This record gives sequence, C-alpha cells and structure tokens, in this order.
Amino acid sequence: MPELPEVETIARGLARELIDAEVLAVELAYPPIVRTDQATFLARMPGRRFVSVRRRGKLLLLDLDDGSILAVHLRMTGRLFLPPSTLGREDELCEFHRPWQDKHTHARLLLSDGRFLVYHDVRKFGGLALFETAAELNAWPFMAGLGPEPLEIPEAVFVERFRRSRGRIKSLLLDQKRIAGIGNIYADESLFRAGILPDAQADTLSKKRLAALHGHVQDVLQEAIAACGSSIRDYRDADGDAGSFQNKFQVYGRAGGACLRCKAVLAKATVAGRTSVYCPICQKR
DNA sequence: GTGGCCCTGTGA
DNA sequence: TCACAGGGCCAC
Repeated sequence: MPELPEVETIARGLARELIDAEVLAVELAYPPIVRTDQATFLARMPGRRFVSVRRRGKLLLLDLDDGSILAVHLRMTGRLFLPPSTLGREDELCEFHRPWQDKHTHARLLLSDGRFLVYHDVRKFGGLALFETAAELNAWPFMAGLGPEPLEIPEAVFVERFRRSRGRIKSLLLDQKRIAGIGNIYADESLFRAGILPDAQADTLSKKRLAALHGHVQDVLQEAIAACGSSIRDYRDADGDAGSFQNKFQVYGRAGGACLRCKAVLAKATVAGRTSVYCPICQKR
C-alpha cells in the first residue's frame, strides 16, 4: 500500500507521539504477523522505550532503548497507528479509530501511558520484525539490498544508475534494490511529468531525460509528503487520518480520462506486472 | 522478462 | 463471479 511519502508521514507522526513511550505489554491476535521469532518478540518488547522513528525506503524503523530495532513493513494494506485515548467513549469513534474490535488487528502494544500502538493489516502481506542490534538489521537481506533513497541520490548518480541498466524504466523505478521507496503511484506520476513512457528502455534514454526524471521523482515525492501522502482505500497515518495527494494525481487511477496537459485519452497497460496509466501523446520512448 | 503466490475486500 | 488493489518474492 504505502510508498515512500506515506511511510515518511507515518514515521513523522509516530516520532511525534511515540518517543519516550514505554511498552507495557504485547498482544498478538495473529502471531505470524511477527516475522522474526515470536517468543523473543513477546519476551523482549515489554519494558522497552522508543528512542527514535525512522524510514528507509518503504520500511519503518522504530529504535528501542536497548539498541534493538522494530522494523515494520506495511506492504499493501498495513497500518501502524495510535488510536486516540478512548476509555468510555468507544462508540463515538469511526471504524478507523477502533480497530481493536476489528478482525484485522493483528498486534497491539500497550503503552505505559494507557495508549495502544496498533498494527492492522487486511491482507496480512505486511509484518513486524524485531532485530536485536543494528548489525543484525543491516544483515537482513531485504535491508541490505535496498538501493539509495530517491530524495538523497544526486542527479549524476541517478542518471548513471539508470542509463547503464537494461530493462523498462518503470520496472527499474519499482526495483527497491535500484532505488528504494517508489511504488506504482509515484512511478506513474513521475514518468508522466517527465514525458517518458513506462515501457521505455532505460538505456536508450538520454542523460537529459533521465536528469529530468530525477527531478520529477523528487518533486512528486516531496509534494506528496507535503500532502501527508495519498489515501486510496486503506492508507491512514499514525493518527488514523487520510492524506490528500490522491487529489493531485495526474495519471494514476485515471485511465480513460483526459490528459490534463493535451486532453488525449489516458491509456492503460501492464508493465512489470503492475497496471500503468500514461498519456500516449505526451509520453515518449 | 512474466505469472503465480501470499491474503481479503470491493466494485463492476 | 471475476478482476483488481500503494508490495515483494519465487519459479519458469
């Protein structure tokens, strides 16, 4: 579900609300949602305090006071958030704020101040993983394989990284080993802005066009972060609130509609196994 | 490369 | 009933 801007929004919200909070107890309604050893998770989480919250690609990293790290990947429908304190007035809350009554709430951490940190995931693709040390986290193949951050990679490095890669440009943008954090929405939006078709071969694109793509990727991601992400169906931030960047989509979800630039009918095709929407006029190979 | 799989829900 | 959904991995 969430891509870099949504995960960044959640990380910022959690950092605001979770730093110094202590875990009192852990409840696992669906134990397999913990992808590392469950007994270790249950034994080590109580008594821990959160010291910082970070993001790497689409991965949330919650640093704990004993040097261990709780990594959370939301995949398609995961949500990690703090319902407002609700003792005695549960009925006033909308469904997104009372997930502890929901069959898709798989884990809850009770905090010593009475709040809960909730992990909710309809499709169960996501999960929690506890690493004892930073070294252990960094040795995790998924973590070790992540490419550079799109908002940090210099233009020249981006251009070279894609210019000498064989394959379709959209496949490469979605490849977390090549660049970490871009998903289906922001790949399509960036390619539209850059005027590049999703199935263009990366190694045939000029340095100038790849440099433009680098700029558009950064612009789209930054604008989306400023809008607190995009909410299509499931995504909510750490407070259970929706983002607003879905109102700014130029192509994603708009197949059959008019191109906002040239009025042509936006087309749809499958690239890298994902639905891609593009303008057949404005975007070129 | 592609297609299937992990899951469940939703809308055509 | 079927197609499809912000992801990632695995076998062809």
